[in-house]
Amino acid sequence: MMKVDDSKNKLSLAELLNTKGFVEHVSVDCVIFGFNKDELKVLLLKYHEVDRWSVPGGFVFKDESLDDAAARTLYERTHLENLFLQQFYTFGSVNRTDENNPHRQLLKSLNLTVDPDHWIYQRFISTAYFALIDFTISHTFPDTNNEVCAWFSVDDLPEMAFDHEKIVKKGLDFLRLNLDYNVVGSNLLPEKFTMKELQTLYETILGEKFRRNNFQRKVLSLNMLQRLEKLYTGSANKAPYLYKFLKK
Amino acid sequence: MMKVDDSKNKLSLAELLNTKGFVEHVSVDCVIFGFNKDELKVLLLKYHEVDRWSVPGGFVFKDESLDDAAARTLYERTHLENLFLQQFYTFGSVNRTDENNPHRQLLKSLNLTVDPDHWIYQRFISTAYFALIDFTISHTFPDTNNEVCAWFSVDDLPEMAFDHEKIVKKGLDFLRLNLDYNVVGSNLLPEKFTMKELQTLYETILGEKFRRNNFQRKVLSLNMLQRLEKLYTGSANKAPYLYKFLKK
DNA sequence: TCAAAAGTGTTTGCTTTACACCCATGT
DNA sequence: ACATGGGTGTAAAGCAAACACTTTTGA
Repeated sequence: MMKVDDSKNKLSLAELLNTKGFVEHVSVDCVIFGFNKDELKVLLLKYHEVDRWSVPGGFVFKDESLDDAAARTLYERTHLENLFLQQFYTFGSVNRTDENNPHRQLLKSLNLTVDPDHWIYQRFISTAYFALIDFTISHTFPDTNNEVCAWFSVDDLPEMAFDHEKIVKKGLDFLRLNLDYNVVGSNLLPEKFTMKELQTLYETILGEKFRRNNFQRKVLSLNMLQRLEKLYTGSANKAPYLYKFLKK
Repeated sequence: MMKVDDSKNKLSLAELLNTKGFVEHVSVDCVIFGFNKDELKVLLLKYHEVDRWSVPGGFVFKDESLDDAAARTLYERTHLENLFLQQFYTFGSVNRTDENNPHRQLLKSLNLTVDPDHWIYQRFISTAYFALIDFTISHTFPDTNNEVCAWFSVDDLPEMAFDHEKIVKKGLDFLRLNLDYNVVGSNLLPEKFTMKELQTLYETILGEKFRRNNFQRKVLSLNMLQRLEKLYTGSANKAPYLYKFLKK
């Protein structure tokens, strides 16, 4: 978990860009996966003045670690906090910011002026993080005049800025390879959940089906779950047990 | 494999630092593991004027990708090329370059002058790569007056600059988790090798022992090896087969 | 009493591990 | 002949997949 320090928010973006508050040529991006029912989605943002969608991210303060910058920029743009953010790759090709770069358009529409050869118009490298959350929990996305937040199916991404489509796809690959109980147990499910919910979660993320009984045996053998009371839903079938993750 | 483009070498370091040839605040580092007999080593460099050892690395040109910068800086400092370099983590804490920073000492001894608040004295982030080679192949390390190259056991590292000990340790963790036939088959063994050599390689890197026959069955079942002629060593025992990796 | 969905047990088959034996080679 | 190390076969153990049956619940 990362603590968000937003003491820097008092400075405007223009001030920050012009007073060298940021580390030049460096950014962070966060791929936030949302899970609900049987769908895996990704959280994207779009500036109203710009055609293309981005993953939440931003620049890094000179006295701020990459990890902290990821947590902070995510919070500023989505109000999500205390997520289990994990670094997965740093994108550093030369031309990754050349195509579909919304910066000029954005700064112009904000009436911000920076030097025409300011580094934000040039090449910069970006370290990418990912996290998983349950997207049915009602998040109050910040109400700014600049941008809008929305969930997209990972199978049906819109036109995206920069190389952000590549970032999302690589994040998804990484997630599938590194899906473990730390990730799943962190933000994805409510505190109490049924075995079927856990199974659907795995099936959705990994894109494959498991057998009910074998899945249960496997997951219980890891001794990471505690069985709780039964859940009576009112439906005409046996009530399933609820479980919760044990702290290790 | 990465192609090395050293057209930039004509500019001196001082010129590069002062003419903004580099991307500010960004560097790359390469953890080169060497394998021989039953030892896993790591290649380190030391400037003569500086007490502490570093992994080979350097700064990134403005028109150069991170991957290319890793290959280039490695080549410049060790003359190693065509290695299978793989990115594994980006180190971005605020104070990682504060401690044991050899830059002032180094530039002074080189009689290079840069602005006292030049970014190389400040914080910078570093993307780390690793590769594996057979360190018995005689490498002609470049003969510079500035630095010396040497192999160190991963279990017995010397005093290191910056956070490079942490980088080596994380690289080793990553290597052990991601040891596959692409890595092993790339630079580690001679073209023809015995099953025992391959087994020793795995045992050395992973730090555990396997049974001769079971290891052989497992590795042959992957259909990645081609059996060649026998190797007569002159010793009083059955001659082992040689193998080579199949191109996939 | 029935359908739906969850819980639990058992059988089967495969992969990994362990043990055993045989073969080639130079002294 | 014999010691040394490599090649190969087989039994035992462990794990995962598939299948079958029982239990609970509300209509």
